[in-house]
Amino acid sequence: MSAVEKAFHGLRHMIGTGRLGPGERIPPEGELCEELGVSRGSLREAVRMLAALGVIEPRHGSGTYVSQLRPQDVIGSLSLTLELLPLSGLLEVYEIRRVLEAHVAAQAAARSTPETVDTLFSLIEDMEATTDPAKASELDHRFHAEIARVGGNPTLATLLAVFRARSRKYQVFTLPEGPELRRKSDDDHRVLATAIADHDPVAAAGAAQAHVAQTERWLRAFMPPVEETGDAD
Amino acid sequence: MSAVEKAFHGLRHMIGTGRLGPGERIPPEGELCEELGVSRGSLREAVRMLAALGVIEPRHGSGTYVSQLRPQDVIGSLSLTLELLPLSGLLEVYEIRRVLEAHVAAQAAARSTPETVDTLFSLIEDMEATTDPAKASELDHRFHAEIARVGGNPTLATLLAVFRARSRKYQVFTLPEGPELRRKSDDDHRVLATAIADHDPVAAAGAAQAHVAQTERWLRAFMPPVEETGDAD
DNA sequence: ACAGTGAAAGTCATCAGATGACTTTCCGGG
DNA sequence: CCCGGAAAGTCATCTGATGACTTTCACTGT
Repeated sequence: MSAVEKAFHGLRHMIGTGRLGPGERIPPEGELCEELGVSRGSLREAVRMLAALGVIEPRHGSGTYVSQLRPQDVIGSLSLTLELLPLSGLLEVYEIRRVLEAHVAAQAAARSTPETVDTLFSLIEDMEATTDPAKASELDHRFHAEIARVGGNPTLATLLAVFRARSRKYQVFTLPEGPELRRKSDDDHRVLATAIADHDPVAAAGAAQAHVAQTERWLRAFMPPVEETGDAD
Repeated sequence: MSAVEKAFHGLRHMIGTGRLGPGERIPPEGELCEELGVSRGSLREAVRMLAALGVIEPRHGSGTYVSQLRPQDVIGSLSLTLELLPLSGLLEVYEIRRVLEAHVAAQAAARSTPETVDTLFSLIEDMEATTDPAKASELDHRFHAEIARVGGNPTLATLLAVFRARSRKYQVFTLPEGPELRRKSDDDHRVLATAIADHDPVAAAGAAQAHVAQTERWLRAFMPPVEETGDAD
């Protein structure tokens, strides 16, 4: 086993067996090097690997800390790489997203409160009022995120947020057909929000599924290149 | 921006913009250091991060290559970390798994062939015949993997395989209640396989969902500690 | 002409040492 | 009691050197 692997598995083992718990600070580099029998360089490479995977978090000058080890911590690491996938692979992701969006919509319909419904319709009105594609995309994200939040499963909400972030890179609303797509999307949102307000899980699931499927068809039809954005980072 | 971040984003950008395509070999460390303006150590840390995320693959003595960038390549990276999650977080993952297993079961029911059905029932018979918990767990995995394969979405199949691998660490079949659980599980499998053989997606989805929910209840009830296994690696 | 062999080049893997940057702690002065 | 600054602790980065592994290619013997 290589030195980096030795350090990687050693660290993972310490966390997996509970010797290092969530939020805890791990020993300084020097001690770990001695204990694991590798040089500082190799240890640091292993630390970076676990950091990329959302398991630990180095803080300059302070130390390196184990994350909270919630599912969303490790699932969030996918957002670093999902945007590298070619469109062909993305369509498989869409099938997953369609199923899960339908599920959270149904859950949200069963659990929604008047406050939730107000928030959703408020977001819809803002969405319909704006002409800026970037702002519309942002509001669209918040609309679906709110539904996922009400769905009650933070892990699932995070997973869907990662999927949506990848989709947004394609900026379908900036196409020539954008305004028409926007209008149809807004209609979908009203149907979905209404179903949630009515506590109708079946209707909500159907509306969510249809909405995602529609987006998927647009992507498949237009296949626009991914936009160069400087956001995040 | 730190040196490692600069190298990480630089490399990711090269891949994202297509300058480095799937399967291609990236320039040697020396060239990349000069181009990105960082030292070899920092570059290597960035390379390890992308490698942990399934985006690139260093080969000692040969070079570092971009992966195929299929969704399963990056989703597979979750298997390195999902087993670190505490049981509390795992239950949220189960809700996702339940929904997705139901979906692939329905898809499999719609698309199954006689060969598929033969394979499934053959696996069931092997499962019922063995008394070794480890082998039963292995066959259980292959049974569900076959259904996911027939479902037709490799990305989804990979995601479910990762979830299942995490669950298997708990080794519910080795509990005192193991034999009884095994029997119930076998019954579930027969119901599911029969629904798939009958091309009945609704029945298949229901059976899959019930099966996962059952497993979830067992875990919730017994909460056994995670087993120390030396497999993989 | 061909197959096998071995050297050489190319590349990643690892280690060691030194320096810088940042955070936290703690002590002394006001 | 508050506050400022020094000091210790820790991660971040660079440089240089050596080792290990793979690939390529020229050479040799048949």
